Amino acid sequence: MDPGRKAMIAGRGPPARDITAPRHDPNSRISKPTRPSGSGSRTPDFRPPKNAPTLEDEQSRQWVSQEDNFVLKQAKKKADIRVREGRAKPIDWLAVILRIIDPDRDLLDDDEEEVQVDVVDPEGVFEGLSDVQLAELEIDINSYVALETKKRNHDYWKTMQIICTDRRQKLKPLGPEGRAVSSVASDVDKLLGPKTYEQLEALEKQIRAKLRSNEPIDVYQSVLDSRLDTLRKQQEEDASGVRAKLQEMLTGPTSVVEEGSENQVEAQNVSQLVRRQPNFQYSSTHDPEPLLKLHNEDKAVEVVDESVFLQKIVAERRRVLKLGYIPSRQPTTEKLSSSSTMRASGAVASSSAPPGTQRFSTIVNEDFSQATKALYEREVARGVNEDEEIFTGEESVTTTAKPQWADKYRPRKPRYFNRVQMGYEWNKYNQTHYDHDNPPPKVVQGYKFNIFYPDLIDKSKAPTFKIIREHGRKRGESFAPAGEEDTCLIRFIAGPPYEDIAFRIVDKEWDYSAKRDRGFRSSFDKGILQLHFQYKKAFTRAVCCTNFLHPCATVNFIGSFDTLHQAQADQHFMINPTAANISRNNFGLTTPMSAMPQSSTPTAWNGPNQTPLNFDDQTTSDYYGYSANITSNEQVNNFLRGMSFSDVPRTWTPYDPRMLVDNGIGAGSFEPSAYMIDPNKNDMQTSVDGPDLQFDAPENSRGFSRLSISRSPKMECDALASDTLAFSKPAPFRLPSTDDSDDGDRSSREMTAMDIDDHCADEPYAKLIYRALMSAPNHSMVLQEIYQWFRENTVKGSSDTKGWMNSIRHNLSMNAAFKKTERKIAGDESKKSTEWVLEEFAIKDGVQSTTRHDILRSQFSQPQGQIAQRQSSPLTPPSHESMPSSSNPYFFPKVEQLELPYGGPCGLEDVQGVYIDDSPLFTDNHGAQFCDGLPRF
DNA sequence: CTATGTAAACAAC
DNA sequence: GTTGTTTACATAG
Repeated sequence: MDPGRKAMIAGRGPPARDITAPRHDPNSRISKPTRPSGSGSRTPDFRPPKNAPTLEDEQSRQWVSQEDNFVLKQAKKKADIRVREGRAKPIDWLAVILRIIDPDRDLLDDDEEEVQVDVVDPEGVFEGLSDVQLAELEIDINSYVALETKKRNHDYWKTMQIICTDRRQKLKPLGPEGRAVSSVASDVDKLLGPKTYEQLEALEKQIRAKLRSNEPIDVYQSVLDSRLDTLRKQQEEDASGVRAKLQEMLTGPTSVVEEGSENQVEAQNVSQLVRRQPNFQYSSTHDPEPLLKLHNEDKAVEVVDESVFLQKIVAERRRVLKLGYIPSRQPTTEKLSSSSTMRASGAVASSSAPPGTQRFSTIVNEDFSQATKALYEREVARGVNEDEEIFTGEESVTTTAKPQWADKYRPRKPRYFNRVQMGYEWNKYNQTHYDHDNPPPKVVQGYKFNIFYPDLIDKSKAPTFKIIREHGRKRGESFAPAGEEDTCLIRFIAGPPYEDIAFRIVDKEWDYSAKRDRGFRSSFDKGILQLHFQYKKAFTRAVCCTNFLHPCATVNFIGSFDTLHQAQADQHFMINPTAANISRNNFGLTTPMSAMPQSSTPTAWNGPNQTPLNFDDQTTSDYYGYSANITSNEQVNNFLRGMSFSDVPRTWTPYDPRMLVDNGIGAGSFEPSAYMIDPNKNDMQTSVDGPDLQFDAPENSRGFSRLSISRSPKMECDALASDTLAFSKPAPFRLPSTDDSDDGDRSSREMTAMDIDDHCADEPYAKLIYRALMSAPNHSMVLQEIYQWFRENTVKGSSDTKGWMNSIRHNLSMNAAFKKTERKIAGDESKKSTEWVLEEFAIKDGVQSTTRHDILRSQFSQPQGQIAQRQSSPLTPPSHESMPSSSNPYFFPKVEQLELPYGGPCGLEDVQGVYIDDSPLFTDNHGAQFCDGLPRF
C-alpha cells in the first residue's frame, strides 16, 4: 500500500516524518566539493502540512480510488498474462473478454499486445465448471464488482455474478421441497426486495428511458455477435478444409459427405455420427505404424474407458452446439492457450502442407504434446548452420534417489535438440600461426539448448537449470592445463514426469547481453526450454612484448585494477615460456596463470619462481624476448597501462607499436600500453632503486600519461598488501558471492530460465557508470548518454521501470569518482549542458561503492580529543586533518593529493586500494631474481 | 557490519 | 517533466 493511503487510514495527512527516524541534520550532510554550498542542499522541511483540512477528505477519496484503480488495472493485466501463458482461471477469461468487448476501453493503456482469445461469449466460461470452481469464480467476480468503477464494466460483472449464482443453483440437487427455484427470479427478488417505493419508481424511470433509447439493451450483444460471426466463419472454413483433406486422404477427391448433413446430427446421437463415416478399404499404408508400441511420451497419459471417452465427446459436442462455435480448450484442464499452439503448429504445417490444408493439423491436432512434437521436428528440420554442430554431450546425472513422483508418473528423459556453435578465435597467437586457408582448431563459442517438455505436469512452472562445477572449482577459477578449457555440467531440472538431464559444456563466462548478434535467449514456451548463449569473446587487451629484457627480470604490470576486476572471465597471462619472471604477485591476480607458448608444447606457468628458459631454446624468432599477453573479455582501453621491470638496468623507451597487436578479433585498434627496454642503454636516472619513477608519456599514447612506477615503503605491511587493497582481491568473475564450490549440486547456483538476467545484472551501478564514462571521449557524458549506454550495454538498462535511472543519478551524485561539470554548448552561449566526468583518480583506479552512511556515523562517534584515525572509505581519497573540509569525507583537494604523506603512521588507511594515485603500486616482494648478471642476447 | 540497490522526498530548472 | 541531492531503508552475505 502506498504511504499516502496508509497514512490516510491511520487518520493522518500525507506521510509525516517518523519521529524515530534519524533526524535531519544540516551539518551532517554529505556533499561533494564541486558543488557550491547552499545550492542543491536541502533544508529540513518545517512547513506546515500543505493540505487544508477541508481538502483532506477529497484527497483521501482520490487516493483510495487511485489505488483501487491501480489494483484493478493490475488484476486485468495479470489476467491477460495468465491467458496468454495458458494459466488462465475462469475469472481471467471473464476479465479478458470484458477488455475485448469494452467499447471504450483506454486504448492508450493497452501497451501490451492484445491477447488472442477465441472465446467471446462470457457465458461459455461457466460451461462445465464444478460447484467448487463456480464458488471460487464467484469470489473473484465479487472482487471485480467491488473494484470496477466504470458503470458499464460494473454492470458486466454484476451480470456475471448473476449467471454464476444461477449456475450454482442449477448444479445443486433439488431441495427437499422438490421445487426448482428460479434463480433469476430470486435475484430479481433480491434486487428489488429491499428497495423502497421511491427507489423502485426511479428504477422504473431508468428502465423506460433505456427502452426508449436506441442503445442496444444488451450493450455487449452487438460486439459479441460480430465477433462470433467471424469466429464461426473461420471455423467453418477450417472445417471444410479438414473435410476436403480427409476426403482426399480416404477416398480420393470425390465428395462423399453431403453438405450440411452434420448439422442435423443430434448431439446425443453419437452412434449415428459414427455410422455416417465414409467407408473405405483399410490398407496398411493408412497406418504405417500400428501404434502397438506406446510412444514414450504417451506412457503417462491418462487411460480413459471408451464409454467415458464417448461421453466426453458428447458433452463437448453439446457445448459446441449450444455456443455455436468451437470453444477453445479453456478454461479448466487444458492450460495451454490453444490459439498460440494452433498458430505455432500451423506454421509447421504450412511449410509442407498444400495450401488450403494448413488448418488441418490445427483442428485435429490441438493436443499440446502434438504441437511440441511438431516444434521439435521443426527444430530438427532446421538443422545446423555452418558453424554449428549437433550437441549431444549428455552426461549421466547423479541422482541420489528416484524422484518422489516416480510411482505416480513414469520418469523419462526429455527429448532435446541442441547445437554447439564453433568458431575460430583469431587472437594474436592464432593470427601468427594460422591463416584462413589453414585455420586454427575451432573452439566452442556457445550453445543452443532446446529441450522439450511437452507433458510437464505442472506447466506453469518453468524448468530450471544450474551449473555444476566439479572438484571444488569455483566460478572463474581454472584448473585446466594451459591450452585446454575447463568444463562444467549444466543440468536441467523440470519436474514430473521428467528426469533431470545434464550436459558437459565449456565453462567460460556467458555473454548475457541481449545484443542482436550475441543471441542470448532463455525461455520456456510451448513446452520448450530454450537456452541459447554464447561466451564472451576474449579480447586481448594488452600485449606487452619486451624484447631485449633480461630473462630474470621481474615485470610488474601497472593498470587499472578496478578494470581488471571487471575483466573477469579467463584472465590469464599467455606468456612466452621464456618470460619466466612476470610477477604475478604484483598484479594481484588470484586466477591461476597459464602459459601460452609459441611452440606447440604447452608449458605450464608455475609462478614467479619458475626457472627461466634459456633463450637458446627458442626456435622461432617471432617473440624473441619476453612477451606477456593479458586477455580479458572487456573492451576497456586502458586495461593495462604499463609494465615496470625490476632489477635490471634499463632505459624506458616508447614501446614499439608493431609489437603490440591485438584486440582479439584481428582489428588493429590497439593502444600502445607498454614500453620496452633497451638493455644496451643503462640510464641510472631511472634506476629501479629510485623512490618513485615517473615519466612523461609520448603524445600518441594517452594511456601512458599516468604510468608510474615506484617502490612502496608501506606495501610490506601484510594487511595492506593483501586485504585492504581493492586490487589485491580481484574477483575473477563478478559473481554473486554465492559459493558454488562443492562437488555436488547443493550449493550450485540455481537459476530459472527467468532469473538469469538478474544473475548477470549484478555488476554495481558505480562500476557500470565507470565503464560507461571510460568508453566516452574525455571520460565525459551527459546523463542521457549514460542512460543510453546502459540501455545498450546492460541488463539493468533494458528494464522498463525507471528505477535504474534513479539509481544512476543516485550513484552519480553520491560517488566522488564522478564529477559534474558545466559545459557551454558551442554556438549558443546561453545553453549549458551538464556533463559527468570521471575524476582523475577514478580514471586510474576505478570506482568503489556509492552510499556510505557509515562514514558519517563513525566520524561523529569518534571520541573527542583523541586523534581520530581518518575514515577509511573506498570513496575517500586521502584527506588531511589540516584540510579545511576534512569533515567532509568526499572532499579532497586535487593539488595536494600528489604530496600525501604515505610514510605517516596512518597514512595508508586512507587509500583502501582506491586512491592509489602516483604512489607506490607495487612492491617487488620476490626480490631480485638475477641469474648471473647480464642478459644473454 | 559492509556493499549495494531502491524508493522517494525535495529542490531547482 | 528532468536532473541532482540526499535520506531512508532493504537485502545479501
